[in-house]
Amino acid sequence: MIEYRSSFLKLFAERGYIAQISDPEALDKLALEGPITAYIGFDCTGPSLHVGHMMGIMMLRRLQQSGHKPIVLMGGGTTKVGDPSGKDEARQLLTDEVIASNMASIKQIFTNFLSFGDGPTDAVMVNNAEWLDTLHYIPFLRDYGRHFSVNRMLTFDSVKLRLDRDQPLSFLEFNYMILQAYDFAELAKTRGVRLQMGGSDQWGNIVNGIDLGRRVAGAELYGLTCPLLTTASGAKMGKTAAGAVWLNGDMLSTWDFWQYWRNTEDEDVGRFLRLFTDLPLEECARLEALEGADINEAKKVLATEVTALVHGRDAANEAQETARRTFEEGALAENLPTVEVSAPELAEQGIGVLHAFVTAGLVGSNGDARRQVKGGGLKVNDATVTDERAILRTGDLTPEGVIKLSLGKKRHVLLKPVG
RNA sequence: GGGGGAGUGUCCCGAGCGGCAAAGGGGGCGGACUGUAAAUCCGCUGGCUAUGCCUUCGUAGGUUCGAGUCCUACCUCCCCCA
Repeated sequence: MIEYRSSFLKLFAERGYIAQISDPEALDKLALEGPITAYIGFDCTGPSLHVGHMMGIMMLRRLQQSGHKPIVLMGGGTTKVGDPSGKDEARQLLTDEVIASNMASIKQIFTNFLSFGDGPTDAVMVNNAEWLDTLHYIPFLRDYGRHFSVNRMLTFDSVKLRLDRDQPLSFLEFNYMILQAYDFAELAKTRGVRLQMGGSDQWGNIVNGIDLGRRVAGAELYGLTCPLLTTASGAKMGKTAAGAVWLNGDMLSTWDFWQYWRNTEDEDVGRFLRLFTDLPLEECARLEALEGADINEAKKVLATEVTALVHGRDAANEAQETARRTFEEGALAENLPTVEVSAPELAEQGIGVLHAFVTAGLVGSNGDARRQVKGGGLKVNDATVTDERAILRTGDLTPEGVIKLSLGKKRHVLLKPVG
């Protein structure tokens, strides 16, 4: 391992963000000379970023922390094309409206991680639709297309994967890497960007950009990728029963987000603390070293620190306190996710248990609920449901005026009568 | 342009003599064991106003008491020949 001299690369190396660097010595030297402007691109394929994107976001944060300038590149243009990397099949084309609305909803997240502004190390957000939408095909082919060798493009993993598997790769998607390379060259020219970062699956795309930048702009550009994030048991990060672990609060509650991190596997705790929190390395090491049940303390710290970054310190503390009351005291915590039900309905005809669990969103259908009852997975006010025809009535309200529904040991929702 | 093959339970992969709500995996969920972990074991994994009804096997028709299974056309993809 190389001994880095710049605080930037030192920090990245210590915390585990480095998988590959295009020219480590030169980049290290450049970082010592003054603020580097670096960027990461984010596609707008969904209405929120999820845990899988946090590596990228954190890299930009660390970059800024070590005195450099981060650029968040929104892929308003490239999302229209679709990145074939790591996908078996072509993604369905998204309409301009969907992309625009996704982008609007994604943007807010970054303000929690980066400080934006006009200063030399302030973060900036740009949208590649600005220059991609207005490209003229023939001039583009002549100026940039000539720098790309199809022979070489065919050797890139994103392309090879499809070809090897006899999966179709449309010409549209084939262009993605060219556009991403063009982004880099464009940003180098107009904004003095020197470095593109990304996940290790982006290495090929980044290298293309470096080459292109040298040819069309004569710029010496660099690339840095982070390891692909998986859990110790090999699962991809960010998937749970309910779907992706979204960063937007309206897509996933603070409580559920906190719970996601609280349930981290033992082997991942240290790594995640270094990657996803601002805690000093010594503290990360101390927490990581805890053994047996004690490591649960480390998981709580991890959960609260990450939640604080994404949702704010207050919300994180609240989630931790709610968890403490729910799991450690077995008490009813008022800040669990709450679903409102009609008070008159509850008082008069009552609400069937199955329906109640569906309403609470804990199960997908009555049939699903029925199965869970059979497996002993549903609880009302901590009592296992045994009769699927049971009716919830006003009498089932706890002194706090709610009914606590649980799926398994970990997922809880409060029903609150209103009206 | 000619010839051959494929598309299965809306998470994925994948069996499927004309009686099929459809084998088996993986993943996921629940239970047991634990520490709200991992590993392991067990159960579940179309919908409903439910001893029945409805919707599912690329799309649309047809044959049949009955079709994922047979026929026709179409769509998409792969392979071989030109």
